[in-house]
Amino acid sequence: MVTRFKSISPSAPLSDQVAQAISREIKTARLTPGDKLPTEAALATQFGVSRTVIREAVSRLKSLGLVESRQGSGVFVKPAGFSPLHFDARLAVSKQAVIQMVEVRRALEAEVAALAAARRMDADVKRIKRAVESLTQAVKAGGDGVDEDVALHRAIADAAQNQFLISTLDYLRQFLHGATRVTRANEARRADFADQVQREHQAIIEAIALGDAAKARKAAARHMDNAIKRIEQADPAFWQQEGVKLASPLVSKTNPG
Amino acid sequence: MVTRFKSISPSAPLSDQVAQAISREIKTARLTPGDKLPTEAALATQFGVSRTVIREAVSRLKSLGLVESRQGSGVFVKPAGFSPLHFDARLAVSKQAVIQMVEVRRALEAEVAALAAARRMDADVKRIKRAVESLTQAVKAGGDGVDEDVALHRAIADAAQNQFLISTLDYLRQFLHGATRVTRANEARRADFADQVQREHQAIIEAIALGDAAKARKAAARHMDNAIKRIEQADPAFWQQEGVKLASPLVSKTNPG
DNA sequence: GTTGTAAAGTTGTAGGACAACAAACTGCCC
DNA sequence: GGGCAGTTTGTTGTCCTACAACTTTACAAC
Repeated sequence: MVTRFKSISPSAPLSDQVAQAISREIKTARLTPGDKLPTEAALATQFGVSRTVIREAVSRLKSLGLVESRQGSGVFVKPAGFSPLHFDARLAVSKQAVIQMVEVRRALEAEVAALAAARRMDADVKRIKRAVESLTQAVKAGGDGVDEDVALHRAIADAAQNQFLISTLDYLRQFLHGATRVTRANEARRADFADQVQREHQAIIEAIALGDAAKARKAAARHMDNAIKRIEQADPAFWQQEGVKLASPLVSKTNPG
Repeated sequence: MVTRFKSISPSAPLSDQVAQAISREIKTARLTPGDKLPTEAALATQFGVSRTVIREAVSRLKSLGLVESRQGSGVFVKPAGFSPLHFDARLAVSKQAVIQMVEVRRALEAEVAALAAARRMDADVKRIKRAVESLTQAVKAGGDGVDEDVALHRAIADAAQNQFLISTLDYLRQFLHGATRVTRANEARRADFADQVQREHQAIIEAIALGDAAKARKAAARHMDNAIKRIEQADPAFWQQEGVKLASPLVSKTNPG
């Protein structure tokens, strides 16, 4: 089967345009797994560019896992593997988006705390308490304690013995890091905030140490609920205006409660 | 600064080797964001390959977002953006790993159900009930109902109005799809299983319709707990042996309870 | 029909040439 | 000395040709 490609648009690196054109053919299923792409020479003619450009474009598709080339044979479309999870990085400075991400984190942290309480070993409890210690120290020393806060939650996650929970939380943290810094800066100015955070942490690790999964789950969920409140009261200067970027259902529908 | 590269190993596409060598320099922080790579000519000399190979390698690094090239100036290392979340696809057929993923899903489905109960509109409830309807129909018609099951949970997620919860669950579903098919095949042979699943679904959507977040959360969590049990009783032929692939803490530590 | 060999086709690599663009350098003027 | 225009040099982008390495097809011999 001979595939016709849309002609490319002007003024941008040619290899980019070609790569995009071919990848469009694949994503729209006009080229399906197993299909053989036209030869490099044929593609060069169709697009009106040199073979060099075609080869660079194909090289990109290879690194994206879309195609596979076999010397002497041709370039073939690979079966689509699992696509990775990736949020738009710009949403990391959107208040609304960050709060939604914390909702995800609330779910995961609650689960993590419950599993940690059920599965923790003595060594885990020790590590967690050490993490609390260094967080306290860091705050006392005037630091923002962001890194120590991360380390604490990471220590709890480790005790839960679930690599997927750990890596999903790690992934979320990339986006929440900025917001965390802002909220902790707030806490530094508000002693009552700092105390509250410390009490929340304490409640979580006590429940874990006791092995009380239900209590740990609740304590972690409450910690995240309060995190949302603290984000809402954080420095407005941090947040970029957004709204446009979020999916329409978020703004077109209203909460019935 | 002139960077020295490790010499490449034999017998594999040269561009792959070069790309890997350079990417290693970046990942090990021997090349840091903002650094300029040696010129293509210099790289060609260092690696002992032609400029064509270098260009293809650089092209791949560009598509991976590791570097950026400016015509007339050079190729520069880009600041590392947020790295996407991606589980090893091979784990999708590891029983142990799948159960851990369902633990993640339990957390998210519970949150989704709770938020759906709190935020659902009439239209959402209508859509969810339609989804249940077609699931029932599909099962009655002798189908496995996998697609309809996915559609149902997706409809509930939509009502929760949180795009991140939705896409994270969608991501997990890629890995759980195989396991779901197997467990539903089981249910087809065991009428009591099928009834139980239906009752679980019913409990969730009733709570959502009532707007009872706590009850919805519990019902969804129970649904996932039972899903884990059903997976454990699923056809052993489906599962590949693994163990090696999982992170060591998972096997080196034992559950204290 | 099967097998071995040749031919044609395709990707991988090499190398050279020039265009497009960016940065550095030079010489001039003030 | 300090800016400024023009020039030169350096670098990536694209094109071209040629050949090596490999695969598939075609075909002849048996």
